[in-house]
Parts: sequence; structure tokens; C-alpha cells
Amino acid sequence: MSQAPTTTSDDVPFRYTAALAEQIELRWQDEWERRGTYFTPNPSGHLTDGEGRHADPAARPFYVMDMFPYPSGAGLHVGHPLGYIATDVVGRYRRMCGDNVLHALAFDAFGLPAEQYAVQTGQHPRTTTEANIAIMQRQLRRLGLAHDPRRSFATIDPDYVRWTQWIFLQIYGAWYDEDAVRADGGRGRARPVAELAEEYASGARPLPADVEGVTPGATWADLDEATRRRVVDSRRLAYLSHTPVNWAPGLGTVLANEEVTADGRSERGNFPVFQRSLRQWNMRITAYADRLTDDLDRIDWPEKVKSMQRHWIGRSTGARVRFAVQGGSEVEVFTTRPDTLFGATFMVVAPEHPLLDEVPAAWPDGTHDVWTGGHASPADAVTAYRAEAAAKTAVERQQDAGRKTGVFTGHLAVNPVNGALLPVFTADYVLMGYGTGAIMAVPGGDERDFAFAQAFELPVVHTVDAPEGAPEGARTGDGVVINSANDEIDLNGLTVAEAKDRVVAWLAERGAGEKTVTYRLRDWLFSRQRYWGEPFPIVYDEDDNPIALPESALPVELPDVPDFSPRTYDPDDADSEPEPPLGRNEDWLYVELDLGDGPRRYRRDANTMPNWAGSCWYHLRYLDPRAEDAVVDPELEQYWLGPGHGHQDASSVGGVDLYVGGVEHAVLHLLYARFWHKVLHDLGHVRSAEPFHTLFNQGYIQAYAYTDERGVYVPAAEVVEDEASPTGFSYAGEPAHREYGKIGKSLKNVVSPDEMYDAYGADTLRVYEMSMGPLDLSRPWETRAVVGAQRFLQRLWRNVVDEQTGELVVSEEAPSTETLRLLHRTVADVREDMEAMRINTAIAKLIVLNNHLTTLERAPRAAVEALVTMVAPVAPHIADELWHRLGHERSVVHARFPEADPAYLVEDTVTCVLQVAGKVRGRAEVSPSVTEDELRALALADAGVQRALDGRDVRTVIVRAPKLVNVVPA
RNA sequence: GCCCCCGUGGCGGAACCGGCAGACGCACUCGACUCAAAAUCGAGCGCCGCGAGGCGUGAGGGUUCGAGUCCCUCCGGGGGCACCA
Repeated sequence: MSQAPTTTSDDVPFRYTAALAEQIELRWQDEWERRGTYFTPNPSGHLTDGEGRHADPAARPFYVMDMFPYPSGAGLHVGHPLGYIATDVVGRYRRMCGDNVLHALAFDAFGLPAEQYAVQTGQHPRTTTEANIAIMQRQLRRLGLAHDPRRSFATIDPDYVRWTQWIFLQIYGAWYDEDAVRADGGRGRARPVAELAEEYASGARPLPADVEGVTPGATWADLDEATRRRVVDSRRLAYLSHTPVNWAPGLGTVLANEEVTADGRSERGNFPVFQRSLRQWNMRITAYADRLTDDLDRIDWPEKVKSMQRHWIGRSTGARVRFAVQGGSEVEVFTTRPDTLFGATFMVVAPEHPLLDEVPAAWPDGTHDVWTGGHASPADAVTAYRAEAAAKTAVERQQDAGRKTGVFTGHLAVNPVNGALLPVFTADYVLMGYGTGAIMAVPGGDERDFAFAQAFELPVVHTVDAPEGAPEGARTGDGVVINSANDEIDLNGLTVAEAKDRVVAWLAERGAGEKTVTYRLRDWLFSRQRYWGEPFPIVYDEDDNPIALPESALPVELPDVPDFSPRTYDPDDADSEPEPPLGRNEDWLYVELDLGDGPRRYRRDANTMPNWAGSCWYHLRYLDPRAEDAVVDPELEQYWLGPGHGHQDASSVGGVDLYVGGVEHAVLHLLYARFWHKVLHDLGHVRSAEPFHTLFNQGYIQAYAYTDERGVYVPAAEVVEDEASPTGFSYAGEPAHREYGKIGKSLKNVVSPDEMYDAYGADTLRVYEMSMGPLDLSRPWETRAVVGAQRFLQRLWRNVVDEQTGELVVSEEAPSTETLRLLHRTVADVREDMEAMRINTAIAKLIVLNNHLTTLERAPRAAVEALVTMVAPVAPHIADELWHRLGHERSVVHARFPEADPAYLVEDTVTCVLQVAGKVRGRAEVSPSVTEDELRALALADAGVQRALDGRDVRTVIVRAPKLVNVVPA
């Protein structure tokens, strides 16, 4: 292994230069591959370690995972590997602490960019995607990541797609039983739909009333085949429905709510999005709203991500209240403030609300002119307003937020608490998609209602007391209830919370309302009109009924089509229709199958699944990417993910021990994956209740970019600091303006890892990226600072190897007490830092130790070996090389991380700080066991203390032995 | 508008429980080595001051023997949500 380097610095053949680093790194990468060094053994099955053994029962499993990459054609920049290096360091550290570490990297390879790239180049997306994966794998291999190569896969692999489709069928084949008791004692879980049909058939469960063809009092036996099917289909967790969906004509596809930005545009491509009613696949994620919220308390995630998920799910506790409408109908509202019911002075329904399908023929008495919008009849006014609202794009709605428009509908509703007649308006500030699409408006208690009341000259009644001189507007805070009493109920004098309970109880008694919970979360729109995604394992019969394909028909593979791109339209053409590319291959689209009742012709579903599908369950696939018998082997799942596995305590929900990735997936991937995992949990496929137990959001590496006078980006690498330039920087002699932000080709500030490998080597890049700052912080890339990391490794190298001869220079003598003290202090501190993922400060302490060894004539072997093992997680190549040169046969990967000897952690003297009035005036070397009295005397006798006291009396002396004394003058 | 996070040398950052502010690295300055340069090694490096010393963690106030750390107000930066009843 230790042949002479071929490339050397002029006169120092064994100096740790970029050339030598490269040689060492490539050699060890090959060696690791040859030996299967990073093969992670499972407790059973075909995956063993590099020496053919199953997992050591004494080793605790530790599962570390990265958010897997999307293999784009652009290649990596130095910002990309940050998280991968961090997980690698943690994984290597845990391995050296004796854990069985699972760490691998797959590829998230379906999706729009690959499809668009394929369209541009005229190549099949599979061809371009696989080529990109190969490039990325090469770039990542050069980093020396300790991944088990046997566990890599891509979401586009047919045997992965097969299981993605299988999971879809599980979800399709399940319904949510709100009453079923779970293992954890809670209520509600998914069950197979076959059991639902049995319960309907036996009469154990009443038939739903909201399905077409189910008449009141009907039994299962009364229903025809088509109705039975509709009943069951209406309860599935994956279901087809005609619902308003987000249609982006410019993209040619529909999108999930999570993929639409707040201003009503597509997250990808920034195209306008329109609401269209289309028949699409949906996933009943709303059934899990409560559990998705509650279980956030049981996982170790950044509070920021938890709060984003909580907010996205938007659980809100309040009441439903029913108002009779004159003319016989009824309108139900949702409110979080039932205590303000006496302050309701009008009502508002969304423009899409069914109450508006019929309106009174003429304006009732008492109609204000401003309410009618100048229309002659309610029908005219409502029709006009509905049309106006429907034509509004989401962007316009967004811009109009705050400005209140609306029109009176002619309807009058009766306030159940006081019989007051309330005019019913329609206005687009009330959304059909939330609550019941109707509100009771309380301008005295709600700012939006107040603004509407101002615009439409409606009365304001306050129901919460306010101090003298309080403004006229809505009182949204807590307070004492006023103006709220009728013959049967008196809320006056109560707090808001008390009044809520009281009025809800009263409403419930009279059947006019009840306490309820509502959510902001909507079901997940799950079909896309794209080519490059998983096809649905669904066919349709001649009546257009969906039929699940049997497992034996999986995977349903993508057909070749003449053109991969979805049909796109003018981005503003709201009336266009989605047209999926898969529909272009009729040979594939129509298929003859025998699904139990003889060969018949079926039509396949031409949609594909969204990009998120593959990332919902890849954490299960790493356990055994070749598993064929089950989505995941239960034994492996319990071992790597199960509740109470490895480092987790027995009451844990289970899940990946450390999941690292950017915060941008806070409500997309991370919510969807939790949902799928919970369905699989309910159906008995996994014991863990959550996929990711601990989540860590790494920051981003950013960079400076520079523009010239015209605002055009200039190559950042060629910009120099220049005092003569008014901006402080110049490019080609001209002033350059500096900005700070993303790394990107268009910004001309990309630094690729390959450049760093060439100039410094992978270990230096790793040390630099890990030492730049705390992992969760974004920080600027600075190429000129990388040399600091290289100097550290060079000094480490020189402490072991003679630069001229290549011979070992370590001393075989025992280290001095001073060295041992520093060594053990360093070991203790580095362990603590590593456990807390403070890799930056761990490196700082390793540098201190290394610098100390540098000052010695010869570094003692015992200290050097400990240092090399501690450096190994961060700089694995140089560590293995030095370890080998120090005479070890097995890789340092298998060495144990050093443990601190407590005997060397106690100092025999401590520096005690002597303060006067909190300011340091002196220091004293004292024994750690010094008494308070001794310290007090010592401090008062100190010259610096006396000088600072300047003759003043001493009021008191605070002693914190042995570190600090504070003398407080009078 | 609401919610959350963050403001420390020229720069990235450290200070974990309220107890020596500025670990470690970059840049910079000086010195050694060298014909010279690079590399390397050594010393210095918050600000003001010749000095003793004074002042310093966005600003102001508070709590405390003692505050970068806790509390209040404000300023600045970043992020999330945004007519969600």
C-alpha cells in the first residue's frame, strides 16, 4: 500500500499536497470498495458485512439518512455535499462508537426537470436520468462517503416502481375507521375496504347517506352493484373525485395545494394556476389530520418545521352553528368564537355556496342601496358577483385581500340566540374550501367583518367589554362578555372561554349547533398529467369504473410515446384541458385482461403519480433494496426503525434516527411521507408510527456574486478586492458590485467540488465544509479560506510522517502528563460535540491538540493514534493512510473512538478569576478543592483587587469556588 | 398584518447552566529560514490610549454581586403564514 507517490512537490517528496492527497484518496476509495468496508449487515437475510457476517447483536442499530438527491444534469457545486458530509461524519462516528450504522444514498429520479431536459435533448428521460445518476455517483464517490453501495437505488427502477404502485393499491384498498382503537390507545385507523363492505352487508355499520343511490332506510341488500361500488369507493383513502383542482395550463398539469404558492402560481415554473373541476385521484390525508398534528409532539424535529406542519394542517377548535334562513333553507357556519353570537349582525357565504343556487325573487324590505351593487334583483346581483369571483385569478384574489367586495343575496337568516334577522351576503373573503363556506359576521369581534361592515354600512355590536376610549373597531382580545343575554341564557360577565362553553352547550341542547374541529388541510391531489412518473396500477371498465390491478400485474411500466411532454397551453388559458402524454400510446392505453370474469378490454389510467410518491417510502427500501416478498421485511423494519430500537427509548414512535436535509420540504415531502407511513402502520406493514424520528435541517452554503456597471454578472472567481474601486471590488479593472446569495450558473459564482478535489483533495474539502460553522446555519463559501483546513491536515501528516523520507516520526515514548491531560480533555470534548452534531467545534479542538503535538520534538504514538481515530470521521482518507502507516492492518473505520480517562480530566490547579464589582482585577492559581474561606482571603489580599477597591469598604464577597470570587464594594 | 429565528473583531464563527468575551480558522503585520520567492516555523492581531487605564457582544432601559446569555421597548436582517372565520 505505501509505495512512493508519483507526483511530488519539488524537493519534499512526502509533503501532504493536493497531489498526494488525491493519490491517497483514490487508493483508499478503491480499497474500501474492494473490501466492502462500508457494507452494513442486516440481522438476517442476504445483506451481510464485508466479511460475510450478520449484524452483531451487541451493536446498536443507528439509521442515518439524507434527503436524497434529484439527479439533475447541472452537476454538483460545493454547496450540495454539505449535508452528505455531515451525515457521513455522524455515521462514521457512531460506527466507531460500536453502532451498526445504516447509511446509503438513493436517487429521486422521476419528475419534471428530467422530463423537460429529455424534451430539449430529444432523448428518453430514462437515458438522460441514468446518465445524470452516473455523473453524480462519480462526484459523490470522490468525497469518500461511507455508504453501503449495495443499498443504492433509484425511484425509477422497475422493482422500486412496483412497490410504489403496490403501496398505492394498499391505500386504494383501505378506508379510515374513525372509531377503531389503535395499538397506542388512540382512536381511528385505516382498515381494508373488504372489511368495510362486510360491515355494511352485516348491518354492523349504517350505510352512508351522502352517496347517490342510497335511499333512507335502505340496506346493503337493497343496493345494486353500481351503488355498492359507489358506497365503498366513496370511503377509500385513495379516491377519484370531481373536485376543484389547481390547473396550470403553462405546465400542462394539475398540482397539489402544497405545490401552489401563496400568490396562486405554480412552485415550479411560476405559471398561473386556475381552479378547475376535474376528475382526479386524491389521497384522504385529512383523515390523518389529528394524528399528523398530535404525533409532532412525539418526534424530535426542529420546532420551526413542526410549527409549519401544525399551521399547514391548521387544526382549529370551534363550533358549528345552524341558522334558519327565511324561506325554509338553512345555513351552517363554523366559528371559533361562538361567544360572540350575540354580536352577529349579518352573514356571509362564499360565492360558490349552494345557498346561492336559489335566491329570493326581489329585494326584501330594508335593503340598503349599497348592498345591491345596483342590481335590480338578488338573482342578477348574485349571478354577476359569482361570475366576477369565478373570473378572478388567485393572483387577483391575493392582491385584493383586505379590500372587501360582496353583494346582498336577498336571503335573511335568523340568529338562534336572539331571533334577529341577519342579511346574508356573498363575498369572496369567505372561502368555500374552509369550514362550511359560510360565516356569521361579527364586526364587533372580527377585523375582516368590521371592514366589510364599514364598506356596507352594517351595524356593529360589541360583545366584549373594552376600556373607556377604546377604538370603534373589532375587539379581538380577551375580556368580559357584554350585551349577550336572552331569556334562557346570560353570558354577560363571563370570560370569553366560559362564554364559549356556555353558549355551545345551549346550542347543542336546542340542536342548533355543536362543538367541532376543522382543518385547513385539504386532501392531497395525487394525479399529474406528465410522462415521467409512476403510472397508476388502475384500469377502467366500460362504465369508467376504476379497477385495481392485481399484484401480479405490477409493475405497470411506462410505455414509449412519441412525445414525453404534457400538452401545455398559453399559461393564461384557463379553459384548456389537461392531456396526459401516456394517452398518446393507444397500444398501451387499451389492454385486454382477465380480472376474474373473463378477458375484457380495459383502459389504463393515463395519469402518473406526483414526484412525491417515490420519496414517501424510500426510507423503507434502504433496509433491503432487493426485497421482493414484502414492501419491507418486518424483522428488518423492527431492527432499524421499530419503536424502541437502538438508541430510542421504549416509548418512541420509531423512525430513522437522524434525517438530514433542507427546510424546503417542511410541508411537502415530510408531510406526505408521514401520511404514507401511518397508513402502512395502520395496515400492519410497519411497526414504527413515524418515518423520521429525528430531523435536522442543514443550512445552505451561499456565495458572493458580482455584477459590473451594467448589472451583468461577471465571473466571481476573477473579481479582486480593490481599494481603488468605489465598491471595494473590481473585475478586469472595472468596479464590481458584490451581492450575496445562492450559488448558480447564471450568477457566475459556481465552485465545483471537482475544482476543490484538484486544488486540495476531498479530505480538505470535507474538513473545510464541516468547520465553517454550525450545520444548521447558512454561510458564505470562501475558497481562499479552504487552505486553513489543508494546513491542519498537513500538520497532522507531518506529526506522523517525515516529509523528506516518508518514514514514521512518532515517538514510542509515553506522552507527558501535560499531553495526556490535553488529549483526554480533547477526547471528552470532541465526543460531546459529536453527539450534539457540533462538528465545527469538534474540529477546532482537534486542531488545538494537533497544534500542541506539533510543538513537541516528536509526537508520542499514543496521542497520535488517538488523534488519527478522532480525525477519521471528518477526514477518512488521510486517517486510514496514517493508521496504515502506524502499522495497523484493519481500516481505521473499524477502530474504536477513544474514550477519555477521567483521571486526566481533573486539573491540579485551576485559574480563579478575582473580580471587583463584576470586573476582572486579578487571577490566582488555586487547587480545585480550595475552600470558600481560603478564596475569600486570597482575593482580598490580591494587589489588583486592593487597587481596584481603592480603600472602599467591602460590602460582600461572592465566592464560587474554585473558579470565581467577586468582591462587592460598599 | 400575524407568528418564529437571528444581530459578537476586517471576515466565517466560539463562549453548552448567568461567572475570564472573541476558542478555531481566514485575512493582515512583524520576525526566522531563503540569493529571492513560495512553503514552513515563531510572535502579534476587538476599539481608544505612549502609558496606567478606559470602552466594548445592534440601540435604550430593567433584574442580578455579576448579563453576549434572562425580562421589556425599539432598530436592523432572515424565514414562515397570509381574508382560514
